Amino acid sequence: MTELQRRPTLMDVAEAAGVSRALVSIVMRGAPGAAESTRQRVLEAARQLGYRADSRARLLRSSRTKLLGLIFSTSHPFHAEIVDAAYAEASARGYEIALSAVANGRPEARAIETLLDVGAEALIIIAPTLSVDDLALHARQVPVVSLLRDNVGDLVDSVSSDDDAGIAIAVDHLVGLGHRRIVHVDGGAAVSSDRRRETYRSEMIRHGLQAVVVPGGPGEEDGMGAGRILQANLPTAVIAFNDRSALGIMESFRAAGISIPADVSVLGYDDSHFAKLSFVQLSSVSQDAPLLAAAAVGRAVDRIEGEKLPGSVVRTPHLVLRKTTARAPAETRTS
Amino acid sequence: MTELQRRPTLMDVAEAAGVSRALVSIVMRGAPGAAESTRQRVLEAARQLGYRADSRARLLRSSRTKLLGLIFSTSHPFHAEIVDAAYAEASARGYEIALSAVANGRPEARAIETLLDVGAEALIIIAPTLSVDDLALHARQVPVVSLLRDNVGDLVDSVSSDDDAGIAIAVDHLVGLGHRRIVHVDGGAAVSSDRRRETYRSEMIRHGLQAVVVPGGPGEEDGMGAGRILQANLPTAVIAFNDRSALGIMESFRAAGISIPADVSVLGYDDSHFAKLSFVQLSSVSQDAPLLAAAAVGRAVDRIEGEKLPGSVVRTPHLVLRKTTARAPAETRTS
DNA sequence: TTCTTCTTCTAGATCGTTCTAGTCGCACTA
DNA sequence: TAGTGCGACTAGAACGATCTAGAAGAAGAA
Repeated sequence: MTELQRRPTLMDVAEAAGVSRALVSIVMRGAPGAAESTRQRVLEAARQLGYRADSRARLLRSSRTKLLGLIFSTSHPFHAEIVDAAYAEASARGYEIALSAVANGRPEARAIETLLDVGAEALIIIAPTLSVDDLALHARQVPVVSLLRDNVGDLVDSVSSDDDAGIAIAVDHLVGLGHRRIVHVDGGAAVSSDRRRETYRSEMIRHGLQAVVVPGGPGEEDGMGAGRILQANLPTAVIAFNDRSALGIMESFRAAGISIPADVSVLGYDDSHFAKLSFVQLSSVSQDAPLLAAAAVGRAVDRIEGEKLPGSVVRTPHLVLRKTTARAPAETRTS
Repeated sequence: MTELQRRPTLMDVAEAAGVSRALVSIVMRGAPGAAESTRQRVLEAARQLGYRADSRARLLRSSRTKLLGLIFSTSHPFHAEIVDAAYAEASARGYEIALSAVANGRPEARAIETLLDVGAEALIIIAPTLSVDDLALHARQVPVVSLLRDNVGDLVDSVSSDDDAGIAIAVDHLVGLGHRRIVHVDGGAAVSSDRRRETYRSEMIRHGLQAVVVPGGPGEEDGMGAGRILQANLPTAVIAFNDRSALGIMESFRAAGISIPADVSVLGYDDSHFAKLSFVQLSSVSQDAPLLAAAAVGRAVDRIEGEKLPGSVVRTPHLVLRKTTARAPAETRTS
């Protein structure tokens, strides 16, 4: 009763429908070369038996799995949004997605191996931390697309958000609101941290303002720490590395009785789920996860199907204004 | 230069070493039956050619994938912690994990299909929403383990946290602190919502107290809404369905100038990443994700390897006390 | 009628492994 | 001397799909 029955094979379906294995294969792949009536009969038989193609056997013979490998990190909520969107786009393009996570004690290299083992035809890695050489090594075997990091060598494609533009928009916005003392809390060792920090610096200089960078990190606690440092010499605006950091900064301000945005404006980055909450309403630079994910999936599929295109796609982020940014306080503006 | 060369096969190694394919296979698997001298020769040949076994072919033949399918939801941060822990345990047991997400527009059934396609030998589903019948359908093909839901029929195993105990601990703790007006903000349509609500009711009755349930949901906004309702008639303690809901409740209190825990104690559920943040310090019922994950993985592996065990494992959660619960305010205690 | 052409279908090889059932020496026993 | 056991090795059949080459039959053209 509870016995697990052997999973049905092409042969089983063929017998049930009274045709050859080859024909069943044709029908299952949706390939041309089967009469409509037989096609229906085969499909019906397959349905009845609960037939599912064995992807290993298929791959072994044809080297096609229609599987895209996607690597994300469990510790990064923003990645979940990308995963979500990637599924939708992959499905639209006729591909499935195989997921693999970078987790505690599970490095990127391991995640990649797993995906190759299940037969992924391309790899999409969100914010890869591997070296350019290591990435290139894998790129020699399958197409590799880097998402959210663009400095990845010639062999791998990249789909990223224009960090320069994002930071520029952020600085412009705050300057436009009359802010002059704008500091940046950076992302420490996080992937695009360096790039954003440097752009912030040059943008500030471009506006004739003094750049001040406070060390931070990608997490809430990092922001919290930076917030405490900031209080000693409060600026009128701060651009956080990401939303999580912004949250920590805001909490530290709240604890100190500093009001946002009356005393200080705070701008996040990512426009994450969290920024949208009614009691947070964080103004943030949106990288538009769905668009990025779609672009990455599209690029991976194009590569698999042999299109040769320029290696990198860059999308311009945009500002989502909510309640944490406002005009600079009067006294500072006049100073 | 960049040309992809065909990867070497067993046959290539066999020729290079002057032995049969079968012997190479024996050596590569580390199986007994090869003389030490030949073993070295084969190993050397394999190394020279850069041979790597093709896992697809290997698995096709041996019908073992050593792959555990794990289904989680992108919208549930708590699941990420489980994924993390599951990787560790699977790896310790000699298995790999294939992940599949339930996302926007991607139902559970679809996630299951993908995993079966890549050859998962068992399915672990976090908080499955499928009907008992649908679950049983799949359980007939591969072992299925339900994580965080225990009412799943005879055919599927379940590993869950004892919600009754969790709520009982929560109520006991608050009663012990002198609270009498303890309300529960429920989880709406979320998986264990009904169970927790009913246990809350009976526990309150057991303590001779009046049960009050305010409708909520699994998200921050749900908690926010419930918090506003609570303010009309403030209890001295509230037990939230989960940490996210607790956060919303706390925010609504904070906005109304109600102080925690001086005016009201708040208890969360899940002991998530968020509860641990220094500026949140939410007291919470911990289901101990790592332990649950390990138990689920262990059960799945046992099933695959043929052990026949009772179908369900229940773990008792425990309370993690932080800063959001305290003795009931004096005036209420005396009333 | 005979020759093409097209559609529909099938047999059998094939992908790179593992597994089964041997074979071949060689040493040991009775 | 034959039998028996054992270690080292191999041939060839799986596994479950796809692919190639070609057969069978019908339809159309000459």
